[in-house]
Amino acid sequence: MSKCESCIIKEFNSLKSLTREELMRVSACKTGKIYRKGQIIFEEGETLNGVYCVRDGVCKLTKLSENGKDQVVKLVVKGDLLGKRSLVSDQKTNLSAVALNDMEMCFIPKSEIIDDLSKNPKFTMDVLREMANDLKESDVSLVNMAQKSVKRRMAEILMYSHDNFGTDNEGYLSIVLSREDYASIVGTATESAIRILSQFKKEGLISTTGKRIKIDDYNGLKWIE
Amino acid sequence: MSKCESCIIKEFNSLKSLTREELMRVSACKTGKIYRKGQIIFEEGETLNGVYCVRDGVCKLTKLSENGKDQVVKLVVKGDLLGKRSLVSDQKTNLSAVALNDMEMCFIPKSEIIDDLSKNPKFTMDVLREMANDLKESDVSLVNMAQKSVKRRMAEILMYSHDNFGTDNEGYLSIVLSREDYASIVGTATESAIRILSQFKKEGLISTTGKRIKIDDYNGLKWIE
DNA sequence: TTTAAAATATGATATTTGTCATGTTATCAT
DNA sequence: ATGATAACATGACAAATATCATATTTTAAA
Repeated sequence: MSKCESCIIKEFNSLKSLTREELMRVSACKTGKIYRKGQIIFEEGETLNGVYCVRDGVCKLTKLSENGKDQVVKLVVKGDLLGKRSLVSDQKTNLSAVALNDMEMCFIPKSEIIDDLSKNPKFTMDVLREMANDLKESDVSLVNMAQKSVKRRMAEILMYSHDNFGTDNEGYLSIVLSREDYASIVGTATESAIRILSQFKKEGLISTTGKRIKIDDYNGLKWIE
Repeated sequence: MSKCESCIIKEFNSLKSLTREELMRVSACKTGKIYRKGQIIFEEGETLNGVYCVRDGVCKLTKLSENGKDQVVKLVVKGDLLGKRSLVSDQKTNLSAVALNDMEMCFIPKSEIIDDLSKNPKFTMDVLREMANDLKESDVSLVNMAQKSVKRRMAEILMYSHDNFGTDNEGYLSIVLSREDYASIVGTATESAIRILSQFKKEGLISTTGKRIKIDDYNGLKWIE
């Protein structure tokens, strides 16, 4: 397994602010973890005792609503640090994490990194900045959820997926989600999600093969409201 | 003006983790500010160069949606620290803050407190914890917005207002909001907010005098869905 | 106090979204 | 390859919410 000191992934998150010595110590105690598509990484109510550094793949963070439906709160991607909150609080996690495709992660025990948080100000500030940014993104999501139509939100997640995860060699979105996942991201009923995708298809905005989706008219999606 | 060292308000936020010396320095450079109901504290896009410690009153944090409507993202109350993100990043603020009633705040310049953030680990961890908590609350809001009905959200804000800000001597909610504010918190059209409040009135859940609202059947509100 | 403006209220109607039912297609383990 | 199962699709309808129009009431300025 690659060593943290020489790992490129850490450049995308706050681990980059650890010193070489700190990184070597972290490297010695980290464990590599593989999760298959659909596998549960952790569940709401569990106690996390460390953070995951995402080397590859994508997972969804969901929260169970009172009506029994899961709502996707955030997508966690390559380079992200998953479970930051466990470093700061001893509370149980309020979210579940499920792999959306095969994932490769490094798990760093809290005990090994918690001291760095209070002793390395550069690292702390970096974690703070990341959290501040999460908060900002969260504000945007809230406003989108409150003010935009389901159709608009669906168009946006398609474009988001295209922009952030790209397409395979046939032009289909690399991340393949079930209609139920789309519904749970957009915050609507599964049937509504299906209907909207069907409509997009009829309008020539997208085409599908099985559950794979190809964006045919990116610009058209931009104008959906 | 009261001194930070002996101010009780700071116990409710991370300023409590500053040392006595740090607090005395902060105290010396802070400025007291009064905002009247409706007054703008800062606007989306501005650069904040400090944090506000809320001594009294309530303000709304709003974000302008693409459709031109303001969405309330969070209510900031007595004891809260407003503008924490400005400490961490130099970016412009993504939210506007408007006083919902008369407010009394202390403004602490960023320059005076930024060093403490990297030198006093207890303080830093406390700020981190607060942000982690904000993030958690934000998740809850998102799920509520995505999965609950407008009526349910309205019932919840009424109960929230009752629980957190209490009532005047006649039993009316202390915080008096316009129907437009309610709409903007709940994420709906003003007419819809008005209609729902009218319906609550007909059902005997609340009664109103002008814009003042009294909760008559708190338990009934709990069961709204 | 009077009056104009703003906020609240409500009806009529359109649109969006959810729910239930049912059929079709894809997927996966045997 | 082939059933069983889950995912997808779509119709019919109901419910929730938005929009536009227009009163009515409240508020605040002159």
